[in-house]
Amino acid sequence: MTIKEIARRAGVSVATVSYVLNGTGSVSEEVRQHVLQIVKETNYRKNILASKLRTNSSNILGVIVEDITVWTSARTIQGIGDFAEQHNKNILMTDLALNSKIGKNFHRIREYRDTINKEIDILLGSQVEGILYVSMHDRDLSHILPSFSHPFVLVGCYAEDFHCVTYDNTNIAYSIGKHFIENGHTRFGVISGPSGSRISCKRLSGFTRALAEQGFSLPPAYICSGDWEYVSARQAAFELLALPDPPTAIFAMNDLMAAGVLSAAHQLNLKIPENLEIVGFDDQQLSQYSVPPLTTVQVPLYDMGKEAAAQIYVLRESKPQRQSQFILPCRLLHRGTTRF
Amino acid sequence: MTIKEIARRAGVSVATVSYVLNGTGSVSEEVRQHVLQIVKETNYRKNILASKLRTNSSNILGVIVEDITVWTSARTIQGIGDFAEQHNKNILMTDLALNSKIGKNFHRIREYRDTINKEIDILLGSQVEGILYVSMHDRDLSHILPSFSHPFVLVGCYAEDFHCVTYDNTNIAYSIGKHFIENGHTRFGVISGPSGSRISCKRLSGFTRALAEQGFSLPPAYICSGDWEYVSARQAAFELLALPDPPTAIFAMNDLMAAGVLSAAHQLNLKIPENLEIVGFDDQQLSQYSVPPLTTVQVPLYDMGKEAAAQIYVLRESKPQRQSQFILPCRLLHRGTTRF
DNA sequence: CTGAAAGCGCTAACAC
DNA sequence: GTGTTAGCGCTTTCAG
Repeated sequence: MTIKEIARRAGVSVATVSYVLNGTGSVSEEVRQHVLQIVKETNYRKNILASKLRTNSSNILGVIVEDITVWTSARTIQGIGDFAEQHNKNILMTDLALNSKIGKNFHRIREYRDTINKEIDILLGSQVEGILYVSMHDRDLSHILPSFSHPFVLVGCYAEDFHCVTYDNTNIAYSIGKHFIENGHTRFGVISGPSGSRISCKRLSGFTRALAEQGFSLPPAYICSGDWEYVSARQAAFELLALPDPPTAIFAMNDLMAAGVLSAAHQLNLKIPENLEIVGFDDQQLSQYSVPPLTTVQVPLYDMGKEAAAQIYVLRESKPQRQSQFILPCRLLHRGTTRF
Repeated sequence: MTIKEIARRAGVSVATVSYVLNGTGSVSEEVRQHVLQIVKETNYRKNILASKLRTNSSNILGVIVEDITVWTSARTIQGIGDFAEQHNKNILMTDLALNSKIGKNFHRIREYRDTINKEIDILLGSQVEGILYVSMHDRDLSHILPSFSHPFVLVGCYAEDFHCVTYDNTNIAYSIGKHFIENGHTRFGVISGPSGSRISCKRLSGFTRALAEQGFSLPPAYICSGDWEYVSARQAAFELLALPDPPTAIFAMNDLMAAGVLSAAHQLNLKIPENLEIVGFDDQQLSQYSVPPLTTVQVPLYDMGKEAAAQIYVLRESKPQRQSQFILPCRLLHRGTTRF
């Protein structure tokens, strides 16, 4: 069923049908109703492809997700989706499924440069109004991404000359340090991600700044690198707690590792939070169900998605010369592994 | 940059350019190279919209997700995505975000019937080749979905007259019952979802069938209904374990509830799995990190997504008169809360 | 092997 | 108010 056929049946021109369908032009109420009638009868649905081709406006937002099963992705996409719904955009999505391909070897993304380029080509060919790149891990993607002029925004990672929206690691880590100090601690432990990791550095710097401001230090022995997994942190916690002057407060840089610390503490018969305070990061599901529930950091994933989508359209309005970086604040969720 | 402009610059006709771009027709190698050269120079990218309009083949798969943040969605979508990648399809996705709107009041989907209809209209208008409906909970969606003739497949739920792919609740529950019996148990407990729940019924029937086959019964007192959440199951577990002849094996119908049982058991100083065996369902992240890790059921989400996408295209080939139901098998993951 | 031209379904001047 | 018509960018007969 096409507009032409509707026109024929209604005994009017295609223009008239188009007018009533889009509410443009002026059509007598009588004709309008008649056309609408036929449209309903025939169950006509306009071919959006044709319409888009003609008007040269796709209303499509392209989204490339590094891996949709990674815990950050879904909520971020929901933010993008809400923006889309509110602005009548559609989402053309493609999932690289990188997690199942390279796991935590984040640097191996290099091997997928061609794939990414191809996906971008397809999206651009589909006339998307911009592309959102939802990463699975905060890292520097310069030299991976092709340079091109269409609106493109990175979500949750960084690259030179690219616009991006991420969250504020440094300040929330600062808050955690400050919180520990307020709770009266003087010896602190940190279990970070792999030492090269971008977010580990940021979090470490914020945390140590808080300590330094109050005259505390964080000796190397009090900093362990985990691999973001439970087991590594459990091991690290045993080391930390075996120190001559063991820390009384540990910042584990994700919830899984915090759970590892919790497990070690239980085994050592430490009371949580009385003998040891623990703060995690991410607010993943397990943090609510650990015993006691983990004090942790909530990452503004939804807002990041929404903001990034919005950015696509400010980029379309006016192309800023410099790259913009939106860094959204996190929130510390006080639960059972800290006293206050 | 259009095909026309390329043709002009290359000094050939648009037809020729189209031929080389699509590998159709026959073009002399010389001309071919020349055109390719110009294409590369100008960074030309074909307008897929126009191409699709002309050929009347969109290669787009429409996906409606009830809520992308629900734990089943991401992996299911990844299955769909893999099918799409392998068959050169693109995914036009829309997230209803129902979980944030109606939570676990699954029946309230009625209020969103219009929304769903609208989304379907948009997808169909976008010339998708079929629509996948990824549900967040297995339930009967008859009377919610509009009837129409385009390929449409439900994933993870059911509706009269609709094609669907789900997973096999009954048989895996049967396996669980059988496993308990093999491990020597004679008194069994079940913590189900809300009593009206479709999956609860299926799982209960499979489980009791296994018991019945070996001459065991499941008295009403040994069946509690939870609300899929931790707290409810913890409470239920206390009741179950306070029975005069308490069960020595409990089947909790999701991991969160199994974790609740675990917590109750710990508090009662029961050794797991020696004094009590527990089986959960879902294989969610927390099931790996509970102490001990939960024996649970892995749901074939990825396969469901992939199969459903494939179904769309068999429906396009030949429209079967009857609705088809694909019921994929689950897998029991033996971990720490059962002995063998 | 190459090109002219029709037309996919729709929109939007422009004319009446 | 309504109709005619020229395309949007592409594919694909059909002629040569």
